[in-house]
Amino acid sequence: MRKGELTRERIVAEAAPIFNRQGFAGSSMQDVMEATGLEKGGLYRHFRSKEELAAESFRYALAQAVKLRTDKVDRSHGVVEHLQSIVKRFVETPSAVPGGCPLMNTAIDADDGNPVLRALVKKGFSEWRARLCVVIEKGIGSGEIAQETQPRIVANTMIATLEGALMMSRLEGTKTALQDAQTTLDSLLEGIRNSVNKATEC
Amino acid sequence: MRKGELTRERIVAEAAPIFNRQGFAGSSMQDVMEATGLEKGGLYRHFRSKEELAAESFRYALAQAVKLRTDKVDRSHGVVEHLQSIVKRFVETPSAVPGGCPLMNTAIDADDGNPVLRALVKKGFSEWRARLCVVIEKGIGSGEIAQETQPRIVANTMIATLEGALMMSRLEGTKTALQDAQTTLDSLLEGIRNSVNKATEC
DNA sequence: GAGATTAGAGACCAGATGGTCTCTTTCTTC
DNA sequence: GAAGAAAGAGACCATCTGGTCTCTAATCTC
Repeated sequence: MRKGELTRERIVAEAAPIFNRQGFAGSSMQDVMEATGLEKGGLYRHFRSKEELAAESFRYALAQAVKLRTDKVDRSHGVVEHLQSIVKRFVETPSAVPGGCPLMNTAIDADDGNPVLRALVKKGFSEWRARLCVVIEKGIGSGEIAQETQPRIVANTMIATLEGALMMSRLEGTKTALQDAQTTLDSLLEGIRNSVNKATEC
Repeated sequence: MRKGELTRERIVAEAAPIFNRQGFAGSSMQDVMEATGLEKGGLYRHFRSKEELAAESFRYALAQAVKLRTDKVDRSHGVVEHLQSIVKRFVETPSAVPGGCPLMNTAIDADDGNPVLRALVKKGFSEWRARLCVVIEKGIGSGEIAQETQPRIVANTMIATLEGALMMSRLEGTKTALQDAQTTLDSLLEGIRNSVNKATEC
């Protein structure tokens, strides 16, 4: 690997927390220069514009976050437990790149303009939802999850609740909101379990 | 009322959507000048700094949002129905000030710096949660809601889910996420109802 | 190790930024 | 309608913005 490629990766890794914390407009190339120790010429050799650097930084931050949230999640028990593990992981693991969830940050940051970032975020959410839907559908197929369950509704609720709670937790400096979300989601997931008892007990 | 006060209010009302859409760093005094038709001197006569104007704009946007979400919400039936009406209102009513929920926008925008805005947002969420808790506690008191219900958990979940879903809906340009959140929250609220049937049927 | 290629430094640029200050115009009050 | 007060215009300022360009230094290839 050439030296330039290495530097490029280093810039992205060091710019990611800046953009994630301060947003696109709130971050300047000067900030990136200070973080990387490079001069302007050094940065613009690797990126055509601030926007390109921000997009790369977002891609990096998102990849890190996805990795951290999906790596070695416990799949050894049932599908419901698997989903609960996903929730647990989100609640307990601090974000890979400082500044909170890059998806939410960038969604809010780019929802008025910046079509490039916007498209990337949209894709990020779609993939997340799709990943969850696959798990839920697997559960329906195997009979572990009630047949009438609508995967998209469950997936959207999980994502919305976790993201909203993370925002509140970060703002308030407490884990309370995240833990409350976990409590609710855990029992919601318990509720879609296709228990034979449940079906016959009344 | 003197002319100056009127102008000040007009500036705030016209600056609010700018800050709400573009964030603090992403909005410039030039933007506000263009929106209001005033020159720089006209603006700075009423506000000591951009930060002061942003804070006032946030206060205004939040007040509008709260008003829109609490005004004439249906209280004529039970407490559970009242909570469901609150959810319904949030899902169906577009934000008073263009650009989405000022609480979430500003929470994300100001979570790294800007202590003034941060404090205002924190207060906004606390008050929202408190308002919901009052309703839930009333339901527990009247026997409409199960005694073991923890008001804070329910309130935090409602807020987190609605805010998260709004963010996704705005990003995707569809109401789906919001409607999915409503479906889930409605049955969650149904689930905390202290039904006599439910308590004895099994 | 020579020659070619790549990486980076940093001066430079035009335009935008938040903010100030003075002067004129418009209100308000009597 | 005159005098005093309030409101607004707009020139001005230092600083910062993203971005370019040239020149030197380091690295890669043979």
